Amino acid sequence: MPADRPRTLRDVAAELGVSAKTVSNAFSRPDQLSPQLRERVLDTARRLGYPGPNPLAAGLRRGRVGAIGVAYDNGLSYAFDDPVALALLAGASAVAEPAGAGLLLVPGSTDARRRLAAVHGAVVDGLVVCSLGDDDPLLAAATARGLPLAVVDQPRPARLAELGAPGTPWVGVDDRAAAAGVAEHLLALGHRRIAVVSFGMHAEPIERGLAGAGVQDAATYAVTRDRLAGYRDAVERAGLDWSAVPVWHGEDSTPDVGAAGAEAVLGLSPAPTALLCLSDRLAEGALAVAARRGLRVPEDLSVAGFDDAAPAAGLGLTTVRQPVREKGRAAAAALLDAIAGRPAPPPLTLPTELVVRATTGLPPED
Amino acid sequence: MPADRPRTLRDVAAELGVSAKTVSNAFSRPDQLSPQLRERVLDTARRLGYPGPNPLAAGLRRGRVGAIGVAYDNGLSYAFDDPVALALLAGASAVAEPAGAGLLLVPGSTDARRRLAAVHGAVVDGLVVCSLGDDDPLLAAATARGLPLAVVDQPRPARLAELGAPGTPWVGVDDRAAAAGVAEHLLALGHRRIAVVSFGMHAEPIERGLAGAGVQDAATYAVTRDRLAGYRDAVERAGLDWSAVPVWHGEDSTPDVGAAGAEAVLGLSPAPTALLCLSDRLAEGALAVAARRGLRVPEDLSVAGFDDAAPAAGLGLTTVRQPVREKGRAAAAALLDAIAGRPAPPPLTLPTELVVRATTGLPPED
DNA sequence: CCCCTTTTCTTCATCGATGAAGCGCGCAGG
DNA sequence: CCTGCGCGCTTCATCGATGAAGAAAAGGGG
Repeated sequence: MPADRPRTLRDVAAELGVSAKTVSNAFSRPDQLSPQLRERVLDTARRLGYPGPNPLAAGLRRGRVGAIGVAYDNGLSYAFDDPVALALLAGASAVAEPAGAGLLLVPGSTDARRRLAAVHGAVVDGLVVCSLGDDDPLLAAATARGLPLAVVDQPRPARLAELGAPGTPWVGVDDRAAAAGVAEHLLALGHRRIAVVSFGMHAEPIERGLAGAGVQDAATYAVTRDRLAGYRDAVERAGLDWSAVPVWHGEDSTPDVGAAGAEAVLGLSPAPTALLCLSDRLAEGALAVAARRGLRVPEDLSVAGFDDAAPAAGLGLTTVRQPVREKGRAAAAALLDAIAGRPAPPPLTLPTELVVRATTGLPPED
Repeated sequence: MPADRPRTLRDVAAELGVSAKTVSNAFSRPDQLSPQLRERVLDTARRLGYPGPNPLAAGLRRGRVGAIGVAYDNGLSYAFDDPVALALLAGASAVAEPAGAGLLLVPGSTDARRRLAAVHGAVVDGLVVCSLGDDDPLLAAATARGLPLAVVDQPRPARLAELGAPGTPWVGVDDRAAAAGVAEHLLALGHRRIAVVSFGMHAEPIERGLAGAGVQDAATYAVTRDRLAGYRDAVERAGLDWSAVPVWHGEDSTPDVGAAGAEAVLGLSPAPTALLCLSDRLAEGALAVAARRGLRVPEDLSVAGFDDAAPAAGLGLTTVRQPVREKGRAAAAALLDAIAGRPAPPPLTLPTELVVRATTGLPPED
């Protein structure tokens, strides 16, 4: 038994005495040769154990590999724990799959060099990038390769233009208006002592804690910045002083961070009667802290989230619904359009909706 | 402004008057040239906007692309709705990511030709294949390409050997013993009228309904076959007649199918006092039907699942815990080993555990 | 019967990089 | 002063396929 190396086009061609191009055509362009010869070619291929054209080589020549990538700000491991990230992936795959395109999850890393290397090395026809900070070099890495891109959430279109990628398809929501909506809901209920629990403001994590207005405005995560600005809009429209509102921020959007934030702001005096959390997962942690402290929700403490992702309904959480799955779908669709050379759609802002459930109510009287 | 085509190694080489290989080395093998020249090369590359070696071309030459694929029996869209499939992906990504490898989700399709084309065209160094039927041509397609493989759950190692892929890394659990365990639990509680709600037995879906022993044994999904066999083991050990146990089967592992199955078997007379569901998601549907029919669980009806996936704990479901995430991790790790030329580990059978919660209890007296 | 169009297959160059081997040069050792 | 070795860089072939263009055979119209 000869130690066969993998077969190539040429092996099949040689065996049959036809040209390599003909074998190629038999697989890729059936209209270019007679059905009989095609059958003979395919038979011979089967007999020799030739599995069809090597996708890598074909991809190199054609300039297409039939896959799109998804690069996420945080790593994959984090993404698989985050219902929002998963919904996004689900949406993207719902578009990619029927198009016959694979979905490559680009590995992340805390090491910036490795993150970039992963983007440089991703064998894809285009990239959906999600939730990058305004100055994330990952975007530059992707554009340098000349890869078609679609951006979800952030950077915002304006920032994309500054970065030299104007016209890049973008999908997101109006975070500022949506955030103002939840805040108004709490203010309308009568809450006057509100605190905010936020996830990260910068890709380079700065220490957890309270953030003043200057820090908030300088956040390189546009989503964070805008949601905070939305809260602020509502607070100031209610005639209150934003600088009196404690804004605590941690790193990621996880229950643990939310719990730490809730502990911190509930320890202030006077204690807040309502918590605005920048995500449902943060709110999840906040609710856990409330329970631990024996605070009844919403009688003693109101809690609101953002996203309306998986756990929100189960927790009865008041939150803002944003169509995350649809974001993934739209981004992937725009990317496939770009790859196919169809014109890029304009930035797409999807609607949000305030969902009032059981975790918000009147403030306690005292 | 010239309409630049993307830069290549040669452009940089020409600009600097060095050989292409030297530029290549500057990026890929820094030890092969002097630090000064390397700096000059990288500078020139930056200046010309050369983003580094094209991963496709490098991959072709090197025979590596730095990504592994995951091919799932059902499509991606389905996978993203299934907590079990997601846990598997999460496990795989937890291994791939630190190794710097991308994870390509291979698109599925109901059309067999397109499914195969996707496997033929996947630009990866190896493939994790999950839950394939014993005769799924996808496996042959993968082996024909000479791709390293790792198999999760099914086909079983014995079948892999028959298919000409002996020694392929395999990860799974002892479904038969685990299933026998849940069944014994119900029997020990005193249940004598048990019914089974199963997902598909064959990739080619055959009509929903009750399946006799012959059909059960002929199931091409080894997981289905073995779990049923496990139930049977327990039933017969209890001295009961397996042929008297109604076994209903639908297509997928979804709550809808579970609900349909529950409706069907609860409509039989005498009605069963306990339902053995082949997955938690089927059980989820069964519980919904019980609620709809006004049956108290577990007083009027006991329900058991399989997997201990996401919704199980929340539902208080009695089930079998299997370490799905760990399956994904182990499979990906074995695959990366194979790609790196390290010896393949032997088939790995992970432990399972019966988790008794609130949905199983004594049968009603009547 | 000739010319022109199709069909069918071939030739050639190329996609963008990297492994293997080679060559010149400076330096250490005898 | 010659040999030998390692460093630094180059040359050459190749990875496995496909686009563009061309040539031979087949069909069709006048």
